[in-house]
Amino acid sequence: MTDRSNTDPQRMEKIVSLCKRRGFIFQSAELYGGLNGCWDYGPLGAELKKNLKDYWWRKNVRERDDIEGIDGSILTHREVLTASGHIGGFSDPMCDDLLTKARLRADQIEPQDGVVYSYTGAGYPDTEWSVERPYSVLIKPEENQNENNARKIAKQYYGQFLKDKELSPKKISLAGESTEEVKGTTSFNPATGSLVTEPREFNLMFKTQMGASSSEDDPNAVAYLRPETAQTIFVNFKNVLETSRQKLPFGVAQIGKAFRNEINPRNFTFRSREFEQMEIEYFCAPEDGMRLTDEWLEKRLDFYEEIGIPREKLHILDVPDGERAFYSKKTYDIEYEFPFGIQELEGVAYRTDYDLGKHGDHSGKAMDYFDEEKRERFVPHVVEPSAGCDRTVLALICEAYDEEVLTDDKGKEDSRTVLRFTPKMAPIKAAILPLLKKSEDQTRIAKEIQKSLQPFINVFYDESGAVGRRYRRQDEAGTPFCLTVDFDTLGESGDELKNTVTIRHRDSMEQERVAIDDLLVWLLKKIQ
RNA sequence: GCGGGUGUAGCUCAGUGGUAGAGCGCGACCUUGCCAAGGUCGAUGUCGACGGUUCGAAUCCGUUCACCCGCUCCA
Repeated sequence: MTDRSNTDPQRMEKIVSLCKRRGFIFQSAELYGGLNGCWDYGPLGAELKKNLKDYWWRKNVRERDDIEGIDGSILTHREVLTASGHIGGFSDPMCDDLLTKARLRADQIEPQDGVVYSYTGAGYPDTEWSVERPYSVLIKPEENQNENNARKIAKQYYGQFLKDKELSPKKISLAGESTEEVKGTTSFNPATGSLVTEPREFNLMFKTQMGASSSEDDPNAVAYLRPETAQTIFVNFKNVLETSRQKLPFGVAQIGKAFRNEINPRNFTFRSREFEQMEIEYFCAPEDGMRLTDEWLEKRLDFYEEIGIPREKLHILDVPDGERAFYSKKTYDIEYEFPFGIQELEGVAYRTDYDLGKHGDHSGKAMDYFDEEKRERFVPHVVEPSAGCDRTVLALICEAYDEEVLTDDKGKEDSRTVLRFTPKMAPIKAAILPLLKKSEDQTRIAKEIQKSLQPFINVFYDESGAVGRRYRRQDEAGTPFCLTVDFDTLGESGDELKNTVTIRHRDSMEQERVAIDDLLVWLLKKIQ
């Protein structure tokens, strides 16, 4: 599936359904009809997400001497976002063509000259119907357009309001026609000549008021929910540098929530209004930026491989000139083949010294770094691997989802739904099952095993129904191992098998025997 | 934001103006010596929400919320 438009909505629907059925992901405030673009993680989803975050933190913070972690506040000072350019520069003015409803970037409409034909409303002969609503059309005489074009378009526009579909818009009578010559107008869609709506600002940041008694119109009380975790890192650059005694190159990592008022949340949790990021800002000397960007790309690809997302399902988009943010010299998007299309999981961007430079200028506090060896002073450059945590969780689920057709001894077909998580990501590492519930010895031993493993890994005890059914239930939860306490465990087949259990493997459904005393080490090895 | 579709049990869905349904799942008990669907019993729910029409609305109308698809957008 390398075609971007290749999608599988049915597969996605099954995944969404499984997520709810098994308690991975629920819609937020479902009880009250749902909250647009917000999702809640259930018991299994919370474990899965935590495993991902823990592993990311372990690989990028704990196991590296050159990266420090922080956990910044979500509420953000407005000056931080003024300096970063989020307030002011980045909200796009949008307007809609009143006739075709096409959405246009207001700042991208070329100024046009021509004659504006304006109307105050319209009516329909021999009926009660009429509408009073101003509307205009731009006519360009040099394109051989005339008043007939204007009237035709206006009739189509007013025709939208006709309730009776039998009536032809062509017979509409226009009211109050007037004309005016204009130069350099941007109020009309160049493609149709139709009037567009007034430009509206789409500011995608969540605004709030600081202080319990602050007045709603007090500009000094305005704060924002951060639209990205990155800015918290930039504004703490000096603090971390001084307290950690790091030297360039070094990075600051953070996992945390960010908020964007997405115009159109879509594709399950993929585009949410509240989401979690896993970001590193890796500070370096200017001459190392390009090389480190490539190195980080490789490291991040390795990471995805380790959590069970194969390299061949990932696509690297080398974002071309003109499509990158203006301050970025190089950006790679790491994309995954979701069932709804190829979509971005992570961006690895070389942001130059833009961010620290901006905060230096805006705050008036120097952000430069003195390299003692080279006796040089400069503003550090930064490489940013910025991963979407919820998107990666979704990718893990999509990648793990599998339906398998099994044929039993009698040739009867049967299908099995399995989430093939890699063991270190699996929400439940092992299920502990007494073969028979009515065997008191089996349930007692199984519960003892549960108690002994619980402090170290997430395990699940289940004694209900036939063991085969319990195995299948764990397959849908993605549990890689089932530990079954049986009659051999009790010593019925002799001392050799006494105090051992059956370990049933999720993917192959094969079994092996392991001594109870060895279980913890056996499992820890498998889940790293 | 526009256009199209959908919304009934945990899940998948039937029910088109007259007492709220099925399969699976779930819980209890029985059965079960290693791969789901054996037996008995049981709970499922403001039919997305609000308003209207009607003697009567899951069903018709309006509004709204949410999800899906296509545009659009995504610093």
